[in-house]
Amino acid sequence: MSTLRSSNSRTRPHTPVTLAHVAARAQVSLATASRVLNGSERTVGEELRERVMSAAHELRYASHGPAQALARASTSIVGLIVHDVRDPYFAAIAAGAMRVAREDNLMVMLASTFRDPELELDYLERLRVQRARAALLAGSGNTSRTFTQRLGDSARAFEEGGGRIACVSAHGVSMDAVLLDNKQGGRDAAQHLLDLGHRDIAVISGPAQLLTVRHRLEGATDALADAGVPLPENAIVPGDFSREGGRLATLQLLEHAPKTTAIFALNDLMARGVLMALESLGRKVPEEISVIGFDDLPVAEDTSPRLSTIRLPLEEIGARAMRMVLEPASEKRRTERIVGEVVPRESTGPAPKRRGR
Amino acid sequence: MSTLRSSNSRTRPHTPVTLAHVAARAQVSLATASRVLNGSERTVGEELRERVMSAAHELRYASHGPAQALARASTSIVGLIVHDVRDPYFAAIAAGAMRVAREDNLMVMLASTFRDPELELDYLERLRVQRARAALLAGSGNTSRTFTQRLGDSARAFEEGGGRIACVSAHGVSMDAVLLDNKQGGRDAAQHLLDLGHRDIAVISGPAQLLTVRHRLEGATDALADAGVPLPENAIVPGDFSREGGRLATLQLLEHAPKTTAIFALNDLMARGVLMALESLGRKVPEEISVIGFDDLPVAEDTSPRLSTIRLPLEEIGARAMRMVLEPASEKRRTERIVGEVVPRESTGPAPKRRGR
DNA sequence: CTGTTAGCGCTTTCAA
DNA sequence: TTGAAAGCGCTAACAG
Repeated sequence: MSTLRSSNSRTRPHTPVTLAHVAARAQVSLATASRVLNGSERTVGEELRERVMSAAHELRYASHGPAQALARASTSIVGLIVHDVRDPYFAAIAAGAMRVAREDNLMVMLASTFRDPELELDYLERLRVQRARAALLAGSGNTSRTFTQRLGDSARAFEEGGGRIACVSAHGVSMDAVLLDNKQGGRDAAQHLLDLGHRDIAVISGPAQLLTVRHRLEGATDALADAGVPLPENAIVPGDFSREGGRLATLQLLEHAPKTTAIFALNDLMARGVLMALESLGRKVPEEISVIGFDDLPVAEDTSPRLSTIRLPLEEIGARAMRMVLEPASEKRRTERIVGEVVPRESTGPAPKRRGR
Repeated sequence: MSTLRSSNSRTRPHTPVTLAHVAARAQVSLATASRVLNGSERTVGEELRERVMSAAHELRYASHGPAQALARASTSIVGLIVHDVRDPYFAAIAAGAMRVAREDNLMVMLASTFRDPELELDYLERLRVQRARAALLAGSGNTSRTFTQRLGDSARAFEEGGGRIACVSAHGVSMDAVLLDNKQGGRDAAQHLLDLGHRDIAVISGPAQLLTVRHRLEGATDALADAGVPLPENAIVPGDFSREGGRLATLQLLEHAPKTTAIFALNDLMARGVLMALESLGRKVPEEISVIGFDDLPVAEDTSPRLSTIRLPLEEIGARAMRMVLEPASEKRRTERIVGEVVPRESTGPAPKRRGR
């Protein structure tokens, strides 16, 4: 019987209770009800206030967000656009951003682009439609001229609509940003290897159109150049920023450059793949080959040997970016710079003695 | 100069373009403009349609979501409540759910509860305020009587408001659900160990108030009982469902039950911790001790030896749940059951010979 | 302190 | 096919 009753309630037409209902039951005006339930100021008498409260409670009243948004010309929604929630890098950034949003009583709309620029544009447009207070872009890095142009237009439109916008890491578009010093990180990673005496260094790179990739690679190149250590072209092998990509790239690398004693993988996921490839080849890490990654994701502690890497405080980055985008707009673009730090673990060690030559 | 101009535009008061502007510029009525821009039916003449389209485009018009929601009495928002986005288990479920939402042109509001029941209730309430079309609960499992009572009330209220609601894995509340057969999974895990000849089996358990934990444990207990293999009380050590929890629990376990030859960790994160503890103790896996986890998260492939585990198709689960909750309500509660499957990898092997006795 | 009322931007009858 | 107008639920002057 009770099953039946509850079944019925699920398909029965809904008669949502509105503020008017509450006001009526409490015998007060709409305005008064509004003031006690959603108004910030406490300008309502004790008695009426009580009446409204209990009426609302008895009716299980919940305010109508969209109506409030319309009347107030502002929502309590913020948007967050990432590459992929499953990627721990973005999950960490999202977690930090969401924490701040929660502190500010904001709901967050999360979207994944899978690095599709069209999707990024589309989601930004949808956030504009939703009148999100702010949008945080964390998933792009596409550098095509026409794309950054369009992204810039969309960002402008979003701001014209009253929303604030910012990004994590460079998007090739002028807006508030939390910038990661990927170049310095790349430099530090290479230097770490250099300091250990390595001279036959290789890089497992990522998708060339990602700014992040370019910067990390540049940093490494610079450090090597400064040290007078060559980085032959075939010692830079691109992967696709995934474990499997790192594995494949390593196999290919060692065919062409078997003397390699150290590998810098441009992120931890790929570094994990490097380790897998090395294990399958029977090459000892770090005795024969050292490996360093980038990001310091949880996976860096899950491998054995554990990964040396460049740590980025990702949650903090997400939180800072959200905080920044929630502040009122200022005259000039704001920028925060985050520098990573080397975390030496067991996957890097002294270069083996060079055999002959 | 251009910098200056763009700076100004950021702080200047906004004059959002509305449908009325578009209508005026196209010299048509509000109704007509509405019909061509947001109406489903194509009941507008070719010429007017064109005029409206180009006016909208020139003005960079974007419809006002909240206003539409108010007029239509329905939004294009769905809510997703998980435990923690950083947890790959929930990230996978979220990814599946978000994929389906995208197919249906819905935006998703994501919230993390960190297993705080109050937060779960709070977010559900906020989704009600936002008039989300549907809410998917994936993060709970709290079993306290008063909590499920309250959750039930909230769910009811959400539905009364016209929204649909469902959950992933049992929440102790009557609603549509995608149920994971954790009991069968626990049974299968234990059986796998039994089949390998193990008789001194231990379980690294999780927070006792989680239904998931109880079911996995029950399954294992049953399988062992059926096989006539004892599971002494001190062979069940609770951890906190994290890597560190698994590590600590293992250290404790081996102090009290040093003869253990196989460990069933109730999820992969903890299994990872088990492996770490074993390595620090110098116990060979699987030669001396076998380890099996649960969930088949990416980490299961990152350890060495790689983790044997019970695979749950998490993305598919998220997708199914979202699909279910997006369908129109039916008379009776819907339920889908998902059974995991054993994935044997290198962390489990034959039981070592028993020394004496 | 409380109530009246005019919108907020859009959809949707209802007529023309 | 098109337009006029009445709301949707709520907020925020404004008046008392």
